[in-house]
Amino acid sequence: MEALVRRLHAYSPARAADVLQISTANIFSAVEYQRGDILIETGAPLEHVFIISSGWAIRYRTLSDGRRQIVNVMLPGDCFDLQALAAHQSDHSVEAITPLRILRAKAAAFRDLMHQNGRLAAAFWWTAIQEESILREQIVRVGRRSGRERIAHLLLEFQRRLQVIGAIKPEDDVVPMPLTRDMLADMLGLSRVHTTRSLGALKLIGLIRTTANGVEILKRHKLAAMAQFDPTYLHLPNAASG
Amino acid sequence: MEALVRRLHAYSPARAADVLQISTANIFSAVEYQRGDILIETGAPLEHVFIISSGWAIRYRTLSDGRRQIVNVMLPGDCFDLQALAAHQSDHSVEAITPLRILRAKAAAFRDLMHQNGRLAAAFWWTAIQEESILREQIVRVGRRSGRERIAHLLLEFQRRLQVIGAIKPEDDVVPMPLTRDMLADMLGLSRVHTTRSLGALKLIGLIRTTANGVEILKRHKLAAMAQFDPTYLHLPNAASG
DNA sequence: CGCAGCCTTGATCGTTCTCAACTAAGGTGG
DNA sequence: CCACCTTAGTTGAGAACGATCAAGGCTGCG
Repeated sequence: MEALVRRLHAYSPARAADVLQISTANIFSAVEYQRGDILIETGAPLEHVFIISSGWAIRYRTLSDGRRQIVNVMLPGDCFDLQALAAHQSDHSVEAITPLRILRAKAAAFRDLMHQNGRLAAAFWWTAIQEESILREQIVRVGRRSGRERIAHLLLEFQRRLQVIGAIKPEDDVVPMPLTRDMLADMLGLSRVHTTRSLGALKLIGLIRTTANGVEILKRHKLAAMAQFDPTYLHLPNAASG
Repeated sequence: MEALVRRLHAYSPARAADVLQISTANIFSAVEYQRGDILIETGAPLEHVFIISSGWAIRYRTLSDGRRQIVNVMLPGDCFDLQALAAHQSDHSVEAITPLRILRAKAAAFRDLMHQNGRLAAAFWWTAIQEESILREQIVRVGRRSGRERIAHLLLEFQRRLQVIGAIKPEDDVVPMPLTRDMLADMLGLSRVHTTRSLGALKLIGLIRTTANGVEILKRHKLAAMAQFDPTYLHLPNAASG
């Protein structure tokens, strides 16, 4: 909840205040998952709406021959599946990739709450808009960028999103990276081998450095330039730009 | 409007009925565009919400070195940019690729209408959900499918979406194709040359045939099998399956 | 007739994939 | 404490897919 409030605060302090009312609504219950747990299975009925309190999760789709595409990565403060309000069946799976703490509400109860409180609905509408915008940028990333550009671009996105929720400091250039090479590859539409090599290439030209459980961005501006990273799509305040 | 009503009717007759009330709300005005007209420019303020009456449009993002990625194709009955309700600046462009007739409303007026009518809001919420689902499938298509699979998959998506709005009959296997090879390439994350060749390969194995202004699907089931086309993501009634 | 826009084809180049072997780290049981 | 196993990451070599460059064809239109 704290992460979501920070996210909304960056966008609009008024909306952050509204969303705090959720705490008193009593429709959310806390649930915990371990790394590797499946929260939602493809084809399963959609019954709940989730807010991530802490930890990372991935949303992905698997083809019948084993190919997998991770559609997006969900960080603390992210909400899903607001689709449960309209769709009845999940068309993808969600998996915890770190220990995960979430808040969960029945879709019907959440829908009622939105109906009662227009300002709250607007706040969640904004989160859906931002998520969709991130999805669009993922399409551009996978469709029109090279392997190295994809990695650089994704790293910079993670950095911004983590900054906004206060998970890392604005001047901190170390981005936590709980995704394995396989996950990173499935996120970026590459093979594991090529992902390793593209990462290696970025290291070789001195733009990044990998640490035990993260990636350090050494030359933020050069990295942003080579990846043509334009953070407009995140719809964050300009303060976080540059 | 008729196309949108048909779309909603396929999903939920009740919602289709609700959306008809928009006609009486007097907040929409009709606007026409020619092929090539830009409806929304990247970076421009978002002031309107649109519903396509007839014609096709594309939403795309251009990188500074000229690479372009079409994020999605919008058909009659599709709504955009509902983001205008929350975001203030467009992060992509929208262009008419055929003569286009649309209904346009000021974002503020549309927002008021949604507040007044919860059932109407639910109907548009569903359209946003479906659009997001199509975006996710586009990520899978571009990230994890081969050139031929991408074309086959996109064709089958178009066919379904056009069937739902009554633009083509359920048993009709000729899909109109106003996208040029360049547009198709930018949609699928391929080069124009490779798009031509992948199309040629599908023709060669007898799965499709190109006509003057469309593509005829000759073996729907084989095409669906090779592209692993699973229409669940379109959230349409099962009647349209198979 | 000549131009413009779109499509196609050929040839070559390069990025990315696949297959395969090997290394490193962590966990477990004897 | 060590042998063994599993999981994740790396590296090499060769093949395949798709990009790029370049030329030519088709069609509609002024």
